[in-house]
Amino acid sequence: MIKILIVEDEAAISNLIRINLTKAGYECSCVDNGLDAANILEKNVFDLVLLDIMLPEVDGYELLEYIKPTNTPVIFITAKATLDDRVKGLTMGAEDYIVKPFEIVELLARVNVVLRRYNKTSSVLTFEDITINLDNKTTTKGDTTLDLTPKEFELLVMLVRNVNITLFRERIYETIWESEYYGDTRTLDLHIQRLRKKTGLTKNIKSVYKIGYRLETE
Amino acid sequence: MIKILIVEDEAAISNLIRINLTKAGYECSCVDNGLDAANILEKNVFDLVLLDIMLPEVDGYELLEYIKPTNTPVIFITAKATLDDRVKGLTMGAEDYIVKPFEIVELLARVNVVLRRYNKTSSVLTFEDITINLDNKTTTKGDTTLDLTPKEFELLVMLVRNVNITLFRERIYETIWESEYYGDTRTLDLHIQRLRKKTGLTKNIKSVYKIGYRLETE
DNA sequence: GCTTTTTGATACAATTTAGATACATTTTCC
DNA sequence: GGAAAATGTATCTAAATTGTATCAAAAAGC
Repeated sequence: MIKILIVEDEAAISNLIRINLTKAGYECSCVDNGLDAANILEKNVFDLVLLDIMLPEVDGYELLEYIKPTNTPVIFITAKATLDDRVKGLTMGAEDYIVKPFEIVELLARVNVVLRRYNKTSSVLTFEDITINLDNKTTTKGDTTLDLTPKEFELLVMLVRNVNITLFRERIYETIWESEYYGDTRTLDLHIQRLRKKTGLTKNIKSVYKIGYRLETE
Repeated sequence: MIKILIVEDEAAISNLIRINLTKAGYECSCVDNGLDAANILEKNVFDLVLLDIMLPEVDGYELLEYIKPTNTPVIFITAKATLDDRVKGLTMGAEDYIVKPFEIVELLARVNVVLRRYNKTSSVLTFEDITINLDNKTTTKGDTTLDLTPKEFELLVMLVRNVNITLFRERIYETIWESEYYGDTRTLDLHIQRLRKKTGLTKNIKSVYKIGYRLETE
């Protein structure tokens, strides 16, 4: 899981960010001052730091110098908006710069961009003309939205993540249903059937006799 | 209406931007070279210029010098991604910097941020025939005013701001009610119900089984 | 080709979740 | 303080999802 450290002394903003990033599937830690930030950075590795510049005692610029050697990308969050501040932040090595007040969608966009730049994430899976968005649990084929149920969605994600790999029935069952598999039920087959129908992947989702299923490229 | 000039020589990118900005309610003009840009800027006033740096003949940096005296904000769009380029652009006075390939949502977010910074935005959201005025908290459908309660208004704003994105029940609850969500209450459902009735968006506000709700276009 | 085993298809039952309704509680505004 | 509006709760109904039973079709082994 992707870990993000939020260094922000205003609890309201810190919470807003944390809640939204958590919803988006990131693991968040929050601190409200530079010293705590330095301490937690000593002991933990983060994929990204969101850093307020105006902090009591140790400010963001100092902290950035401390983070730099760890190669962790940093996005500045700040009320300061002058050109000098922005250039200073970028020159010092911040990956991006967000000015308060900001929209949550913008924050998420920038977080995603930076993480992608660092190859930390891809919240979108694709298979041929099918696109699966893991963040908001939507699936599209071409430009129509597929109406998948939660179980079907999970099943499709598992297949796409293991494209061209045969998945054992037991493994599928135990992953999606989180319970042991006793081979006397048609439940999995039925879900495969429904998924084939909805996605149109009748041919691509191959059944492997006695073993399980495999999603195949053509 | 807010006018945006797109200076970009790759037609595909230019069209992509134009289509999405138009959809977002902006008026767009496109040119594919620096000279045309200079000419159209002579005769018209724009609220924002999206400027590709790599242009034939007159490049983006030169053009930026030309635009600067008009005080029109500029967002650079470029394939160049080095720190120096970014700092150069910002030092020269660009408001922001987008590196290709970019996500359309990110572009929109940055456009909005820059416009807001320049107070160009009329804080109005629209969805189909519904117009939401954030300043005086009024909502109209066609030319009739909708009588929404505060909660309903916030809910609608959240849905419209996240159109075509599935919002998790928990996230909605935590955003609008600012408290944690315990899944044993029908409160959110009830507000959705009332909103559907008042706005007539019965079909557009889709419930996503076990997940949450999504406002859909079409 | 025939039998056995496994998967696919169909119908339908059980379960879970969302919608509808009525009404209680809280807040707002005179 | 009290009426009106807004919000929340309880409860029931409807709908969507998930699972089971059954049988037909397909695959594998002989």
